[in-house]
Amino acid sequence: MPYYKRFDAPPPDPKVLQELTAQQRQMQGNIILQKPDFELKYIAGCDSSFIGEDTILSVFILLTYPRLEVVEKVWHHGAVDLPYIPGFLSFREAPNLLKAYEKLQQKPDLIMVDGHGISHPRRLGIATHLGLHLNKPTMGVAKKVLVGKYNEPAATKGAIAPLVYKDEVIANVVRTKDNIKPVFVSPGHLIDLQSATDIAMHCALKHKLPEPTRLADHYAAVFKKLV
DNA sequence: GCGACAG
DNA sequence: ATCTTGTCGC
Repeated sequence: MPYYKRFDAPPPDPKVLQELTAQQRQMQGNIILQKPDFELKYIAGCDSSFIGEDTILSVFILLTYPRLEVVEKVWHHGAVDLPYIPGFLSFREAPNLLKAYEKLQQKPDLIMVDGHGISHPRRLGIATHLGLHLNKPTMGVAKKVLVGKYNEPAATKGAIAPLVYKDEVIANVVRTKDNIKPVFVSPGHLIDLQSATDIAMHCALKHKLPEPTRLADHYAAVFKKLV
C-alpha cells in the first residue's frame, strides 16, 4: 500500500506533521538524480485546482516531445483530507493526482509537475514525491520559491540563476519569457537539474509556464466547469 | 523572538 | 489554491 494511504484523514496537528516529516526523511535515500536514461517521446503536465474547500480536481495532459502536440487529456476529482501546509503539499494533492494519472492510456516518459522537486526542506517536493511513487522521471516547475536564496536572473528569456539552499544548488531560477517573473525548475526523480532545465526551456513557447504545465493549468479550469 | 512559507 | 476591477502590453 502506498505509504501516504496510511494517513487517511490525519488531523493537521503537530504530531501528525512530525510523522509526515519522518516519512519524507525516510524516502530521501531513494531519490535518484542522474542524466536521463530514457527516450523522451511523451511528456505529461499535471495540475490541481479546488472546488470549494474539500474537493480537489487533478488534470494530466499528455504531449509528444519535442513537438509538443497534445494527445491526451484526463482528469479526476475527489475529497481532500489535509489542509494546505507548506512543505506537505504532496500529502494533500498526490493521492488525487495519482488517480488521474491512472486514466492515461499512454504513459509519459517524464512528468512535469506544478510545484517543486528537490527544492524542498527535505528534498521531497511534490514532483519528487510523485516520481518515487510511480518510479518515473519527474521534474518540478514552481511559480514561487519554497526554500533557498538566489540572485535575480537577467531579464531576457533563457537567463538562469542557481537557487541555493544549505550550500547546495537545488533548482534553477529560469526566465522563460522576457521581463516576466522567472519560474523555479528542479529535478524530481530520475533526472538531473541540467536536463530538467533544458526541457523546461524547450517547452517555454510564448508564455511564462512551460507548455505541459500551462495546458494542465488551463484545462483544470475548463474541466472544473464540467463538475 | 521575528519572518518565510510550493499549491 | 481562491477571492476579485481595472489596467498595461503584445
